[in-house]
Amino acid sequence: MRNDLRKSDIHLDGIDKRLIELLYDNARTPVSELARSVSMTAPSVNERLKRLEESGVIAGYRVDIDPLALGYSLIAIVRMRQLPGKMHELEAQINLIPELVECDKVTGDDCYIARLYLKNISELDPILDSISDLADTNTSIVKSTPVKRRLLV
Amino acid sequence: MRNDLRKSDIHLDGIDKRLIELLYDNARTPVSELARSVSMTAPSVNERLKRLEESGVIAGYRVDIDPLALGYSLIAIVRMRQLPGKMHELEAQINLIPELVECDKVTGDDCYIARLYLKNISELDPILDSISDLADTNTSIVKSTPVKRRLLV
DNA sequence: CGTGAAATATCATAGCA
DNA sequence: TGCTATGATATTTCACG
Repeated sequence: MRNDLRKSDIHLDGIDKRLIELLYDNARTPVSELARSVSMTAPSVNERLKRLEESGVIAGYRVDIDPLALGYSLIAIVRMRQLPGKMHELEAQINLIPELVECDKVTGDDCYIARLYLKNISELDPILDSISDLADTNTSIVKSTPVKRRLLV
Repeated sequence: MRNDLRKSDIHLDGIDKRLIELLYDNARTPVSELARSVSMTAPSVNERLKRLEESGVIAGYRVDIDPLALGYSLIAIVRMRQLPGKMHELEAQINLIPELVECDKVTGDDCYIARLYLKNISELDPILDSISDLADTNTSIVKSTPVKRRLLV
């Protein structure tokens, strides 16, 4: 990470953006193939990737697992509002729920918004019970996903 | 995708899980290195990956971009409830908002829950205005993320 | 499902523009 | 920042258990 620049100063040119798009489509694309796609040599593309990694723009490369293929056929979005004095306990507890894959703490009436993957609707109640002494909850079930997580570049 | 199995029938053994963990940490890890980590040969690891890809468990490999490094310093979660007869128009409109990187349609009072990345809070109002004829909205700003998107395996 | 071995392709580095 | 050249690694295929 370069500390001599504010993060927001980082500028991507067209080639950087194209490389990122290609790597968003398939992060295991060989550098040599990326190089062909942008009409550059492999070493130069390699250097660009290193710079993007060191500047923090590229935070990593991750395998994308399909929860449905593993039998997680339900997504629940749970909004939580911690009970008085229970904030730390709640944050500790939600970290112990493996089905809970993401949680944001937000402004407004709902204090936390979490995303859970479930194999069966019957798994929901025991999970909510495990935090019922720590927070009031409001659960929605995802019916469809009109916009799937997409690239911001 | 194998169509002779229900998706939920797919079973991962310990080696599959370890490979997925390694690829979640770094999806560009060479097969040969994965092979060393699980004490197998490269061709067998290659075959396992092919099977995981063909069965749909591995949906892909994606570069992970840090929005903050690009100057997107704010995350907003917008809950929307479409106005009567405006559902299709709303879904079309949200697809046109580049800052909106994800949207789920859910059961309950809120019909849609979307995630937006913003460089500046002043960008929020024009975006909300662009859908104000289509939906009532309720916006929360993310203060922190107690659970960052994590692997479900 | 797994392996070893060999052909092919890719990566990483150094030196130069 | 980028290129070429090169030695070290990695990938992929195949015959086989």
